Amino acid sequence: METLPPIARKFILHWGEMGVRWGINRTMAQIHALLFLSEEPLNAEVICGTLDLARSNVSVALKDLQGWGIIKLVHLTGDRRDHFESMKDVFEMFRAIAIERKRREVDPTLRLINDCLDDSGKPKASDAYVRERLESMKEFFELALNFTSQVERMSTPSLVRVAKMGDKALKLLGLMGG
Amino acid sequence: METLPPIARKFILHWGEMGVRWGINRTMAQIHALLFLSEEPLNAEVICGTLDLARSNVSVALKDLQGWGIIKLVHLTGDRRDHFESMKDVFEMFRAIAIERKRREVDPTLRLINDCLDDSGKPKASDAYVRERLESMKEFFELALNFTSQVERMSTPSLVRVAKMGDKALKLLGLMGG
DNA sequence: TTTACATTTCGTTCTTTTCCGAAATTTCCG
DNA sequence: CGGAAATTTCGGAAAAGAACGAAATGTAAA
Repeated sequence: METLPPIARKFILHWGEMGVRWGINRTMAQIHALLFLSEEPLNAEVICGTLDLARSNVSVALKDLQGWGIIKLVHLTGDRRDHFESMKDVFEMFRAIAIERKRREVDPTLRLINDCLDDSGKPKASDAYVRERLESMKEFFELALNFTSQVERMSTPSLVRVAKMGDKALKLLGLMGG
Repeated sequence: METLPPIARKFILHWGEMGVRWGINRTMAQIHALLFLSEEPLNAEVICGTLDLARSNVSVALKDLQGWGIIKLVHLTGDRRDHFESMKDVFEMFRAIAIERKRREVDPTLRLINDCLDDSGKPKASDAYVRERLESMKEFFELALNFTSQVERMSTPSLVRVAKMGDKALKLLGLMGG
């Protein structure tokens, strides 16, 4: 950590805290930040050394980060050790995270809501309100899901273009959607 | 908990787990789910009883949920105790959460990135790549921030309309944005 | 103002999660 | 194959976070 430029150190620490707030652990987020800021792929040894973590811990975190699809394993010629590099396009990176969170959390939630709604085979009167709330949540998730699946299909440059249009885009759609 | 319809119990439990995954604690998320599914506002006492939690714990969670702007305190005539009800419009609810997360996490991150970029007063050669990465992240966050601030200004019904257009909306914009 | 009820604060305990390090396994070069 | 290097697994220690409950504070009706 002391070997890093202060500017990098500061960011890595902050990124770690953000990780915690989003249900990712500190270590994983820090490793990700380190790789993101690193020009060359790093091996596990270097990561332990820099961030002062146990080797095993780093190993697990790297696996996990690969599962999120935001870092990938690369082999450097003449070096037996695995090296890792982060996605560098920030836009792509957040898109990958979003897709993965959808898969891990939104999809199961929608399934559960459907289960709840099916399950109550004999619709008791007391359930009426609960069912109504769940229906409305289901509707929301389905809409969101449908929308994001469209977004996934778009290329990053198109999305950036839309985002840059900002209010112009939304106004346009707001008017035409009527 | 045993007093609840099974359908509600199931959802509350799941919502609690989702909370954990998103950096919200289980208790808070469960209380939120309970209020969301409840037709009438509930008081703290009832919440403890139903979810089997300590009174103090519930008190803190309720404060916290109010801070997120997704539940609010209401007074029932003839009852001295505070009662709480959840926002019921799911769309509005997630919008409130998004706005709050932006305020708590995205804004500070952007500030930190700016700090990093300013701080390194004497731009050392070794910082060059790090600065470049931070710049690109800054660009992304600014774009996202700008976009969401536009979204915040839109009415919920307009947003729903846009979302329902799905790919049609995006295609339209994708074509026009060129 | 008193008093009874309601809420919050705060230090402690308990649970969960993270992290470590030794041992086992895998990989791949000779 | 044999063996050195690298990685992963796994049980337990350490740290962090959540939840408790007693005491303090606040509140509003009498």
